[in-house]
Amino acid sequence: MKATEILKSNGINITSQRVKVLDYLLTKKQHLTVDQIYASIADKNEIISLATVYNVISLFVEKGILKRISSPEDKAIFDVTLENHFHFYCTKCGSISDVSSSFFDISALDLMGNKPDLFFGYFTGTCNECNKGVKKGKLLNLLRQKVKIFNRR
Amino acid sequence: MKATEILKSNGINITSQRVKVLDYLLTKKQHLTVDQIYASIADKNEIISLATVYNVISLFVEKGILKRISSPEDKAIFDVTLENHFHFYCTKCGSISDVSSSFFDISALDLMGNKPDLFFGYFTGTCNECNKGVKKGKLLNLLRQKVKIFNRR
DNA sequence: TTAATAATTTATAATAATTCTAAATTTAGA
DNA sequence: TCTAAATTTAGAATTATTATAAATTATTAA
Repeated sequence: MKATEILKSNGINITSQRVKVLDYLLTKKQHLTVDQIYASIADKNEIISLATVYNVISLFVEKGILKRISSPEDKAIFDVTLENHFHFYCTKCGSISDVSSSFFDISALDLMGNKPDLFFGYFTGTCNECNKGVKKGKLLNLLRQKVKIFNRR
Repeated sequence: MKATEILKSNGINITSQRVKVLDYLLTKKQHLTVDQIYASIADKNEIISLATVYNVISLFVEKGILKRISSPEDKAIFDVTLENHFHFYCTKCGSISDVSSSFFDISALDLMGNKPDLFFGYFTGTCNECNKGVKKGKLLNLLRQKVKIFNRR
């Protein structure tokens, strides 16, 4: 589904800024911070204000297009709400990976009379890659860092 | 167990500030923000710096005495690590309640090869009290607010 | 179409949580 | 006690986010 259609079907007026942000979100889908979104759009020489990114994002969260999730760091991170899933933060390599929600059904839980509908959070531990002995996750992460630094030049 | 014993057994040098913070934590146990801790100690005319509260808390987290948990707001909140439990944030009344961890055993989960050891996060939904029809939770919360405002005078 | 109105964007200022810094104080070990 | 290391501290700096108010853009009514 295209950005404009998604906006319309959620009763959101179309503006170029909203389309730009949503376009970017749809290609990346998850684990995005506000300045990642801002920087990526600004990098393409597209004019957008940081304040607008904040505005658009909180509008999207309000309308249910985005979900604000907790992160091990202090910044807020956002996911496009495609399907319910959990996050796994590896304490060895620092990678964030997804875990399918099929591992347990939240809505079926009855937590001492409380009826849960959503879950915000993440698991920590050692990831798949690190458990294999070779810390692939760490290597990948280092590589990503280097690419990032290189791109800044 | 007394504060000084806990500090010793965790290999932490004893200082009056660390004891003050831990004493307070042991009476309250959970859902504490840094400024709550700071304000409570300062209220008793005990001299302590905000920077020290930050220092002490991050030391405690490092040593495993405290756990940093996610909260629906932006501030970091902390729990004394007595036993593993989950948090439930009610979207109707705004109350935070505890949910026993006996509902599922994290360490037994194998999340796509990732080995979880900890879980940071919370569930949202409607709480026990609100589900009973009478929004006891909301009433309680309003009451707490009023007490808080009264205490500020 | 035009005038008026509402919605949106924007730069900048303000706020709030947290971290940093470097000096002062306290504590621990010889 | 003396010295070195650890800790505390006030205040500055940083960072993410929100607020403000003016400027721009879009929408509606005449």
